[in-house]
Amino acid sequence: MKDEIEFLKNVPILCDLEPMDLDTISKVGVRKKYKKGSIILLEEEAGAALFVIVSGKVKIVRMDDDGREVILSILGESDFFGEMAILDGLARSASVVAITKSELFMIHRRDFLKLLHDFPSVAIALLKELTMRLRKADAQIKSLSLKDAAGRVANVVLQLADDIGKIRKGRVEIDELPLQQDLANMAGTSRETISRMIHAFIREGHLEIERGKLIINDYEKFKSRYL
Amino acid sequence: MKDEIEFLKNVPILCDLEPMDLDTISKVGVRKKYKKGSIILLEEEAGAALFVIVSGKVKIVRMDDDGREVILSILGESDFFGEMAILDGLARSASVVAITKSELFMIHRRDFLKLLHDFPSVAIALLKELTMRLRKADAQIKSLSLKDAAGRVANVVLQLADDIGKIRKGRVEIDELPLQQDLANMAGTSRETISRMIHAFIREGHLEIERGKLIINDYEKFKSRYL
DNA sequence: CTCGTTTCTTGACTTTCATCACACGAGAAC
DNA sequence: GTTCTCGTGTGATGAAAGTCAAGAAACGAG
Repeated sequence: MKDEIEFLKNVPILCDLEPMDLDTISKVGVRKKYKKGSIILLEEEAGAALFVIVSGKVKIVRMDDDGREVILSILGESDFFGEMAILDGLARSASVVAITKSELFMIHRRDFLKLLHDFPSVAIALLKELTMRLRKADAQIKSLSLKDAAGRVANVVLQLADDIGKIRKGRVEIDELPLQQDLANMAGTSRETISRMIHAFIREGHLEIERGKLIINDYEKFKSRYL
Repeated sequence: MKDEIEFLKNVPILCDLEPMDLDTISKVGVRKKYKKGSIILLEEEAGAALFVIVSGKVKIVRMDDDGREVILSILGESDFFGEMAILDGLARSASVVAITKSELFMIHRRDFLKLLHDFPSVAIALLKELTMRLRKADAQIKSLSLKDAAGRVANVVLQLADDIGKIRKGRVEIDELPLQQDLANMAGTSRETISRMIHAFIREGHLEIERGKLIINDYEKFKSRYL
């Protein structure tokens, strides 16, 4: 399929490959569909494969014994996950849940490892990606350790702005804002605190809400105030 | 130097290389010594090199504007750091400080990248290492988000046990316990809380202190109680 | 449109823990 | 030895934020 190859070309770790190789990959992979809310992978599961998101959004979560969850990240189109279990062979350390209906492209462990071996550029691209994720994780640890609730919420908003924000009239708009409960699970705080903080930011003039979209009036100012 | 090669052979990401290649590396690298407390790398600095710890201990820290710090990890002999700035070329996101007098082996960016290119096994070993670090970071994020102070402190103690604990008479001993302030910076809590929690754990019979060593009486029990 | 569910807002109350304060002990410096 | 410094132990206090509760708003299904 032409489409498939076009799509794979946009995946950060595969983009250096030749069309011919992408064609091979498109043949060994499988497409899978998931409804909103369905569990794609469960923590503690064995079995390993790489998943690339064709469409939709998923959250990577870790769960508490009493059902509370932390969202480690939210991934969207052409992001991938599942590489950790492949690389070190250990059980998955997190679950993956579809937050919208999603279509995924799955590559089996063996095929992916072959890819890594045959194409050093893929390995290096993957190293870069993992490095980026590590940087994000470190930033998150810093935020959770040092900042108060307001700072952590601001952080999550800014993170969203970077990931899915669109610039319009000099302001950053975030549509498809996650549920407050999910924001809370990203910020390490309670749902109520998310509500209160966002309204505090609105009162201070940093944010606005228009037709479900969250708008950051002055990205830089907001950032420097709370970062 | 024979020693040097012996030493490099113990570094996780280099252990698959031939003695001859290790010899080459030992020639392009430089040894450096640092006193206790000295700053090895500073956040925001450019310049990139890989550092392998020959002896001593260092902490990887991120700092607040007002001087508070988070310890992202503590590294010891044959651990390495500095790979992130090499891989993605961005400025360092954390500082590195010697917590004991330390000797490091430094490999320049160019030499390290060549290594990655020439030896796929090094790239794959590095992928595994980064994966492990990501797992640790994720666990830390979970702990910081979901657990109360007691849980986070227990977590740090268990982490130390895994990293530097020795098993003796069925108990886990941690000598060279970091300062309480450093434990606090790992657990995202205050120095006083560390003191209080450790004594609470001692009162509950989980821990003991003998001649400066911290002892976990029943590792599994302690873990299941607080994890 | 209407009803029912889900999500959000806001107030009141409670808990946790950071902070301040100070005392104590061990080890280094002299 | 004495004095100083650094790390630790512990109580008192207050601020921050979690929890509980109840109503409002938004959204979807029929």
